[in-house]
Amino acid sequence: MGIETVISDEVLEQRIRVAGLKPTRQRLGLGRLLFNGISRHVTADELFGEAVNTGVPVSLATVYNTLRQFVDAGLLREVLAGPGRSYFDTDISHHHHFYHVDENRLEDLPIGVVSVESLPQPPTGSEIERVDVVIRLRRQ
Amino acid sequence: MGIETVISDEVLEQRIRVAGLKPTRQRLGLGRLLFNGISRHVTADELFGEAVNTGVPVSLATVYNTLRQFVDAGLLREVLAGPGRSYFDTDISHHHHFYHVDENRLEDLPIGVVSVESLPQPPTGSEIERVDVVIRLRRQ
DNA sequence: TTTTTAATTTAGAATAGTTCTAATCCATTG
DNA sequence: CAATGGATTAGAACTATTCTAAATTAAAAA
Repeated sequence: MGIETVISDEVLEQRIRVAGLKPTRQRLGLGRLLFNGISRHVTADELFGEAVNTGVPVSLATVYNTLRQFVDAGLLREVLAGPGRSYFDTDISHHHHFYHVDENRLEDLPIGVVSVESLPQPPTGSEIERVDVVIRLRRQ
Repeated sequence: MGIETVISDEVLEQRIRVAGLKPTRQRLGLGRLLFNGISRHVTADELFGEAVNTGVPVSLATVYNTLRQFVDAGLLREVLAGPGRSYFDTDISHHHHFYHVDENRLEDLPIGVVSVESLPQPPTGSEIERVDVVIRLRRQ
């Protein structure tokens, strides 16, 4: 089930360096949790919990800082689904999401399953940053 | 520009009653601000500000309660755009949005401008609550 | 290697948006 | 008009996130 390409320490370090960031213990530890080859959707809190559980020495503030830096560097994508919570998606390819309202959980839609047709011209002076499609699901 | 159908007090009261709510001074006052015939996108805070300015006697807590009740009753639609802020849209017809990231502002897309093709089958046990499309815009 | 420098991390405070609580108020019913 | 139960309120509490200022550490310079 799924190809688990565990990222090597060298590749991870390189990826962080390329982003213009020092490969500190904290960034390496969080990067290892995030980029373990499986596409993931985590909140800052969840990632902090994992870090604590696996002995990555990091504070919650640094988790927030690191997530933001990784997003800015294009290593992660931020997804808004529920109010008041950001999800961070390790799959940065163009795709959309199911959001399970009852479970507060994001799930990828396969690429191409939803296509947004005929994007409108953005108002003058504006450019499209991205298009978010979230299909909200509730238990039947 | 735009058809300003100011809602009559009787219609407003009836609408609130049909939703199973008592037409209190606060609900009538907020309803008058919301359903003034123009399609609006407000946050709780903005609506509270308007209420204060126009002499509607209401607390912030009641603004939140009322917005939630109106959403549950189908009189309003909640739109998630920026993290940590909910917008309430008085236009409950099926349509999507531009979100001006730099201005924290929502704008309607005309109906039909974006069409989501070939909705995927939701996972068993789940049903689609709704499909949100937000086109995020930034200044060029 | 040691020193220096600047980036990074940190605990805890601060903030923003929202919900909760428990007392008071008021619209409706009898 | 009194009783009743829903509605409103101020303020506390809560959640997610950002900020602050001091301490730490990675990288560069010596």
